[in-house]
Amino acid sequence: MYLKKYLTEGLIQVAILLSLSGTRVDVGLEPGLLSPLHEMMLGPSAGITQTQFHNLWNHLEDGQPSHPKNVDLDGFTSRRLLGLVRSLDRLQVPNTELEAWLVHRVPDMLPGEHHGQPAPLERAHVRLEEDIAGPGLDPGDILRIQGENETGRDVHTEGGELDESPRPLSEWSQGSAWSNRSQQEETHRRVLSDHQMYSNSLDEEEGEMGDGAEEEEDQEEEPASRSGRERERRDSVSDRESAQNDEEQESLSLQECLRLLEHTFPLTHQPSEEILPAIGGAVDHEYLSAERGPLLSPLFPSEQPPLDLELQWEDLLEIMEPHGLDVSTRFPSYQDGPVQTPLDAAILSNYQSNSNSRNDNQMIYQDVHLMEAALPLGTISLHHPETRLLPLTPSTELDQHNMSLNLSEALENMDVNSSPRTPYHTNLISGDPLDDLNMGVDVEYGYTAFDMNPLTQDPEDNLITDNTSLGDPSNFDINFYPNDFTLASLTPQELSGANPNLPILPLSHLLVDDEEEGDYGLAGPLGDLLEDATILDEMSLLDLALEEGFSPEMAARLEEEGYLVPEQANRNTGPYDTVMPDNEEDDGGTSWSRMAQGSSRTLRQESGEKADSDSGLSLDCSFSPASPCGSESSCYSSSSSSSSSSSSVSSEGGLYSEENDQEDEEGEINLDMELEVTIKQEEEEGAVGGYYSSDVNKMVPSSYQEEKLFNGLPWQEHIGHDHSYNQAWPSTPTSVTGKTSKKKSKYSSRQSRTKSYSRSSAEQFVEAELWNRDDRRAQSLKIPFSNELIINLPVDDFNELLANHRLNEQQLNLVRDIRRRGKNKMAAQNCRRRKLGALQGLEVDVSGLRRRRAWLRREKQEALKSLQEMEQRLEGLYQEVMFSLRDEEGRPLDATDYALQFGANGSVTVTPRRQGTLPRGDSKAGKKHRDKK
DNA sequence: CGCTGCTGTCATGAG
DNA sequence: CGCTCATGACAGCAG
Repeated sequence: MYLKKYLTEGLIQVAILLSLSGTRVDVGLEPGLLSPLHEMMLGPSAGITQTQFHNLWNHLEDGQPSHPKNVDLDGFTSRRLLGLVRSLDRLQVPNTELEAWLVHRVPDMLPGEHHGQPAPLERAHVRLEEDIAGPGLDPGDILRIQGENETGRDVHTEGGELDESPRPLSEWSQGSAWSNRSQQEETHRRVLSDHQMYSNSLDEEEGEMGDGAEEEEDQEEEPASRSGRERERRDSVSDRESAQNDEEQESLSLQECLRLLEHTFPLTHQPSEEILPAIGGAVDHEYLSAERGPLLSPLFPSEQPPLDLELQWEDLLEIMEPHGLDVSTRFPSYQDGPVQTPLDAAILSNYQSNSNSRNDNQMIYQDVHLMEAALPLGTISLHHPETRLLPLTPSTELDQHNMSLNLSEALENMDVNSSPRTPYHTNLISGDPLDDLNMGVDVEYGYTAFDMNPLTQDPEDNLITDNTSLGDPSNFDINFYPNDFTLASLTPQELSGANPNLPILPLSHLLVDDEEEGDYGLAGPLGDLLEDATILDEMSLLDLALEEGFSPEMAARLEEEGYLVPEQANRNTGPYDTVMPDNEEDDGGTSWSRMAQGSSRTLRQESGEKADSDSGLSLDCSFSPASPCGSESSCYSSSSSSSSSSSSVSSEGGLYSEENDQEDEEGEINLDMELEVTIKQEEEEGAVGGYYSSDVNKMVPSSYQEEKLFNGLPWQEHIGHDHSYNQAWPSTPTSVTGKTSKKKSKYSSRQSRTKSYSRSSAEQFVEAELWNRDDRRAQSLKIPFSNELIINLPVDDFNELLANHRLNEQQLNLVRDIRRRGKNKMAAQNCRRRKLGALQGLEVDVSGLRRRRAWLRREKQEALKSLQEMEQRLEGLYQEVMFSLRDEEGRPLDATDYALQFGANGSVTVTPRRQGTLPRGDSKAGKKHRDKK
C-alpha cells in the first residue's frame, strides 16, 4: 500500500506538472509508444520472446526449465495470440485512469460525505484556459478575497495573465475552446470503441460485452448530459442559497476535503490561502497552507498525461498482482479478507466489482480477486516454483484427476511398495520424494519399477498436469476418481507439499490402467512385489551391463534371473545373436498367434491407450542420459523392446490387433522369441522386435504384459512413434550411412510397408521383422547393443561402451548416427512440448488479460461515475463558495458571472466570467439570483 | 483428395 | 573441436 501510494503520488505529481505546463500527453495507443515499464507490466508484447509475461508477472512460474531459447511460436497461432496480447496492451484506461484512481483515493481520503473542492477545480480551469487566454481582465473586476493581504501576492498579475475565468462545468464540457478536453474525450471514445471491437473479436463474456457497451454509452452520454446535470446542480445550489445554514457545513466539508487532498498530493505549488477565510471561518490555514491550488488538477483528466496514467494503472495493478499469484502466501496475507479460495476470489471479485466498492482495501481485494479470477482454477497451486500455467480447457481438470489420483494412490501405496525397491529408490529417485509417490502409483497399477519413468513421459500430461492445483481443496471434489479411495485421506497440505512436478499419469493411462487392472493389476500386492523384485534384479543387471558393456553373458544372466513372467520366458531366446531372420520367417505365423493370444487384448488396449496418450511429446527429463538413472533407464528401455513394439502397435492402431486376432486363430504356438518378434513386426509392420530386439530382450526380458507395463517407458515414446519407418528390411541388410541413402531407405520402406500387407505372411515376416531404420541398420551391422542404449547413455558410458566393443568404422558411424538421431528426436519432442506449453501459457495469459481488462473497464466505469459525482460536488461547493462571497456592495456574487481563480502563487481571485458577462451585459452583480435557463 | 496434426529427421546455431 | 541441445524446416503418415 505504501509503495503504491508512493508511486502513484509521484506519478500524479508528474501528471500534474505536465498538465500545468499545458503539455498534453496522449494516450499511448501505439504499442510502440508504451514505455518499457508498461511492457514490463503487461509483459513483452511479443509472446514468443524468451520471457513470458506470466513469468514477468511472477505468477505461474511454469515448471518447465526456462530454456534460453524459449518457445518461438510460429505460424498463424502465434500471430493470433500475439495479436491478442498486443491488443491487450492497448487495454488502457485512457483519460479517466487517473480519475478512476483518484475516485478511489478520494473516498478513502474523504471518510465523510464530503464534497469536492472548488478551488482546485477552478484552478484547473484556469490552467486549462491559459492557452486560450484572451485579453486581460480589468483589474477593477478582480475581486480580492480576504486573506490576500496575508500573502501579499498580487492577484492582478495572475488575473491578467489568466484572463479567462473558470467556466462552469457545463461549459467546461461544452466549450469549443476546450480542445484538449474534446480531444481527450474523442480519444477516449476511440479507445473505448477499440475496446469494444476487441470485446467482440475476443468473444468475451457477455458481462464484459455489456460493460463495454455500457461504457461506451456512458462516454457518449457524458458530454451531453453533463451540462444538463450541471444546470440542475446549479439550480439546486441556488435553491439552497436561501438556506445559508448549510454553508458552514459545506465549508467544513470542503476543509476536510482539502486537508485530505493536501495530505495526498503534497505539491510544490504555492497555497492559495486567501479563499479560506471566505469559504468558512472554521477553515484552518494550517491544513490549507500548501499546494491546494494544483490539488484538483488531477480531477481534470483532460490534463493528465495518459501515458503516465496508464503506467500508473499498470503499476497499481501489477503491484498488487504478485500477491495474488502465490496462493500459499497470498491468502495468509489477506486473511482478513474474504478470499479463501480462488473460486471465492473470483466470485468476490465480481461481486466487489459490481458493488462499486471504492476504498483502497477493496481495491486491493478486487485486484487480488481479479487476478485470481484471471487464473484458471487449475492453476491454483502456484506456490511451487515450477508450477505451470494451465489451460482453461477441461482437459486440465481431467488431468487434475490424474494428479490427485496419482498422489493419493502414491501416498497410499508408498509404504507398501517402497520396501522392495528401496535400493532402487535411493538410487534413482533419492532426490525427489515424489518419485516415490509416483512409483507407488506405478506399482498400484502393476507397473514395473520403471514404469514411473514412462508415466512421466507423456508430455502433454506433464504440461498440463504437472502443476495442478494441489493446494486447493476445492479441486478435490473435482479430482475425485472412482477408483481413488485415498483422496479423502489426503489433506491439501500433503498434496500441496508434494512436488508439483510429479509426473502425472495421464487420464488415458488411468482409464486404461483401470481396465488393465482388471486384467493384470488385480494380481495383488504379491504380484507387484514379485515384479518389483524382478525389476530390481533386472536393474542391477543392467547396471552391470552398462559398466561391462552389456555382454551377452549378462543378458543371459538376466534371462536366468527369472524375472521374466511365464509369458516372457517363452520369448527369451538363447544366446544373443543367435536369432536369425530366417527362423522368424519360418515361425512367424505361429509366434504371431502366440503373441496374439497373450497380448492381443493388451495390444488393443495399448493401441487405444496410446492413441490417447501418444502425444509424441512424451520425453521426460527423468530419463535424461546425463542423469544418473539415465543409463539405467536406458538399459531398461533398451531391454524393453517389447514395450517399444507395443507402442508401435499402438501407433499402428487396431488394424494390427485385428490381424493379431486373425493370426491368433492359427493357434500355433511357438516359444521362440524370434517368432514373437516376428509377430510383433507383423503386428507393427516390423516396427519393433526382430533380430535385434532379441538382443534387447536378452538384456532386458520383456513380455507383452511387460510391454503393457512398460508402455509408459520413455523409449517407447520415440520407438513407438517411429511409425514412419516400419518397413520391410532387405533380406540382405546393407549398411547405409549416407543421408540420401537413409532417406531412400526410409521412403522405400514406407512403400514396402504398404505392400507388406498384401504379401504372404512369410514375406511379411521376412521383411517385417525390422524396426525403424536405425534399428535395422544396427541389426544389419550387428551392433551389439540397443539403440536405446546408444541414444541414452551418457557420453562417457557411451564411449566406454564403444571402447568395450570393437566396432568398425561403419558400425561406429552408425552408432553415432543412431545416437544423434535419437537425441535429436527427443530434443524435438521436448521442443514441441515446450512449444505447446508456451502456447497454453499464452492462452492462459490471454484469458487472464481479458479478465483483467473487463475488471479495468468496470473500474473505469465506476471511476467515471465517481468523477461525475465529484464534479457535482465540486460544482455545489463552488456555488457555495461563490454565494459566500460578496462584492463591493455586499451583494452575493453570482457564480454564473464570477469565477474563482487560483494563481500559481496561491492567490485566489474572483474574476468575472467573460463569456457569461458579455452576453448578459454588466449584470454581474444585479443578477445574482438569476435563474439559469 | 486435401487438410491437419503428429512424428521423425536434417540442418543449423548456440552453449 | 566435438558434443549436446534447441529449433526451424521438411517430409511422411494417419485420421
